[in-house]
Amino acid sequence: MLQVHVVNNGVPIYVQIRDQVLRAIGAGSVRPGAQLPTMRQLAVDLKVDLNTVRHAYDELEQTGAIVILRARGTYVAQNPPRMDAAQQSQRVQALAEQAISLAAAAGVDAVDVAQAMLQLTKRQGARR
Amino acid sequence: MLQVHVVNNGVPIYVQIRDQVLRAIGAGSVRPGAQLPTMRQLAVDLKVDLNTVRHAYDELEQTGAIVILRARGTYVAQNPPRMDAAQQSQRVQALAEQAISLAAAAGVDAVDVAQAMLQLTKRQGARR
DNA sequence: AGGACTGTATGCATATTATCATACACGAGG
DNA sequence: CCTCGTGTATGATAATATGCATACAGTCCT
Repeated sequence: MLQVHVVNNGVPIYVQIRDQVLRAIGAGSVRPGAQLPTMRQLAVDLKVDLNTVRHAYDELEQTGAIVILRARGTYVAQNPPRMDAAQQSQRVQALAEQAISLAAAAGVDAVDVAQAMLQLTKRQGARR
Repeated sequence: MLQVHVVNNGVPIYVQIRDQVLRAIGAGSVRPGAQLPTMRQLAVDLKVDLNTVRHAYDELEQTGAIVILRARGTYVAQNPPRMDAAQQSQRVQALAEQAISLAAAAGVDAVDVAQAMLQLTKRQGARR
């Protein structure tokens, strides 16, 4: 079950939706082929405009994370764009360094963050 | 050393600055009384408008996190609003989720990123 | 055929975000 | 006094985000 909620933080609503869906997909809590909430449904649930949800979904489709089928609904993409091994590990390294940098900037132990990431992915993976 | 990054994520720049400074203060990586980068300095560093930095600093002052002294600079407040343990772990959680989100956006397994982070920090020595 | 549910599209209004440019005001120190 | 480095302020402009209303168009089911 995809649980999205929005807050008035100054972060644009469509960004909150986009990132939460992205995170759910990346963590495996929604699987490829699974149907996402319809734009209207999500708009009603979040008390948000239809176009705002559309904005989020559009960006998700452009990154290949989801597939939008007219009149049928939106679904998690079957094969999220993958890279070859070299690019993959290079990307992993870059992301790891970026995350460490972010943690340092926040005055947080990167180890704690890494462990929290493992916990999160495990927890969300177990709920499938 | 306060290190602020801004990224073109859809998240407003002033929000990114505000939150990163807030986290740095709450985590104690910048201490009460310490001088923050001047608005102009930060604006130049981030290649961002002076008013944008001001927006971030203004909100920080309104929450009591920093003190702005005209013609003298900006400083971390003596008694900044403190984060309790719950908020602390919430911050770690938020960073972890952000990292997972980044990994998802890159089509990379978050677990791999977490492992890479642990490797990197181990190599650099424990950061606690 | 027709209804119900989907995504798609538009126009209008408003608020927010961000940049650029140009000042003014205050404090410290030479 | 003067200059330099601060924060403060304003106006113009553009892009973005959001909401509201109103449709249109394709798919599925009965």
